[in-house]
Amino acid sequence: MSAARIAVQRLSDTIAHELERRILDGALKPGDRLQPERELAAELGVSRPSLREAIQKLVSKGLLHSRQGGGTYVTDRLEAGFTDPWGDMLQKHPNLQADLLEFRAMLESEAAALAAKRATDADLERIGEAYARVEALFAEGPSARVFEEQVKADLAFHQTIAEAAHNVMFGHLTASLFRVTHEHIDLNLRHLRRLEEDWLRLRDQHAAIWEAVRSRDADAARVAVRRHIAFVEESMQARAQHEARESRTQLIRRMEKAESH
Amino acid sequence: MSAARIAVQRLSDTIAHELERRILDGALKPGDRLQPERELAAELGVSRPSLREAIQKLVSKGLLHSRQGGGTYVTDRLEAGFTDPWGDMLQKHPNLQADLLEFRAMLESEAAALAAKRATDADLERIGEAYARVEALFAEGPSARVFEEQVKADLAFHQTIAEAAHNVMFGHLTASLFRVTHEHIDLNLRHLRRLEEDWLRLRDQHAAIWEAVRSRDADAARVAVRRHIAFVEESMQARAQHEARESRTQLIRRMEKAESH
DNA sequence: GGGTAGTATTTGGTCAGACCAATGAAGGAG
DNA sequence: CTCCTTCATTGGTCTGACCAAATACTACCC
Repeated sequence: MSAARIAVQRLSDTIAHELERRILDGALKPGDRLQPERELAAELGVSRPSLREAIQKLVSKGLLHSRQGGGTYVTDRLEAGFTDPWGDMLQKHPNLQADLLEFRAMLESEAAALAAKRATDADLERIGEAYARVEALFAEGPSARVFEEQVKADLAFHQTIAEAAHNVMFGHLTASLFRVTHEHIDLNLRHLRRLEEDWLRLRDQHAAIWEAVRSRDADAARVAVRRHIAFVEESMQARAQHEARESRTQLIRRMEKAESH
Repeated sequence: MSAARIAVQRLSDTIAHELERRILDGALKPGDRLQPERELAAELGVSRPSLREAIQKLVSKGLLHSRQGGGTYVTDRLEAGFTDPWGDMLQKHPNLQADLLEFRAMLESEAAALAAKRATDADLERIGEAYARVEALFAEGPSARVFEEQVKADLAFHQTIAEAAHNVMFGHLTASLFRVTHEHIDLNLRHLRRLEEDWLRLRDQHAAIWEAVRSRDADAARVAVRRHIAFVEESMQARAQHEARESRTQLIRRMEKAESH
């Protein structure tokens, strides 16, 4: 079935590999500008389309970026890490974000309910500590200085609750969803920074969740989390309206144009 | 300042975005074959090189793969990112099965509830067909002759409902869990084969689920699925008692055998 | 009639050359 | 000297062609 899978390699893959090698070897340093496409294609002995396919692969990986008329450059912050497929899919497809939030609403509310039932004293202590950290950081208000820490503390709080559900599925799924959603939550919290009122509501919601779990009230925990995520969803929709619509219009125009032929 | 940063979007990015959308929307399902490049390019009103750049981006992301002369296909392990880590752990640690069932109870009951609310007429038709297939096969009773088909039909029924929830998370997760659990469900159904009474109950449960979804009763659907899975869990525990000794015996034999070398 | 080898078609892979559009530096006007 | 125009540079896109692998089809042979 998958016997001859290794066989041929696409030329664009070979080129992309070669460019990656040059970057990793230091021949191309972050911030450096690549040779013009025509020139580089000639040097590698390949056609420009093939070279371009390779470049686009690396662009989508985040290793290169190019400006029309300007040139192609090696990304200057390589340490930013790889962008995983799900990650940027989330940024570009708003309906996926909605799906994910809906899923999280179910996952985390149920996890909180289970945690309320099953948490050991040690679990409650951990959750309490996580909550205290969140509360302490959020008490400083929308401050850019501690923003990154606020996000981390927020995630850690939810994660700790999920782990107290004592079901590995909940723990692992929550963790992997957080990994995917991280920068996304980041954006959202950043958006909330300026709105003092929303900020206070967030703190109330955290407090309600913690209180419900601590008093072992499963139903209250479920409701509190659902309310929290509903609020997040609401604020996200508000932000979405602000953001300009994707220029998918461009594609539509082309499709119409194609149809008119 | 940050206004002109976004500037224009590369055409290949727009195309890649459109293809991703089709995949997420379900217009292109995992395993599906894309139209030929020339044809697709014409439909989108773009040139083949531009389309190719987009395809190569998605290939490098692992969303597509293409074989020269064969065609371009949507990768069928979209959800691998979530499943991979604990995929084989589940097989090694059977005690995690309880966790998985608990998770499935939540996932599928919620999916059924959403499906009851959101299913289109086409969805209901698909679910109805899936149910009819299940019912027809189960009507033959515990017969080894059609056993494998019964398992498949059963899974397809649940999967169809999950997809009718119109949330990619539910669809993908359900599919990936089924893949992990397949041989497990297989074992369980096989165990139920002999017990005529249990077999009838299974049919009743399927009927209840289908009826709840068809009548768009979200709460009833949720309850029906939870009851179904609770029943499965119950029967699994019964089976576990039977097989625990047996497998332990086999393991001990192996250990003795190994020691004797 | 059925299976098989050989051919034809489909389809992704690659190439060449051209034109467009954004960029940015050189050169001219004030 | 500053600002604006101009134009070569360079990425972005298109057309059309040919190659190679996979597949579909046909005709031949048993």
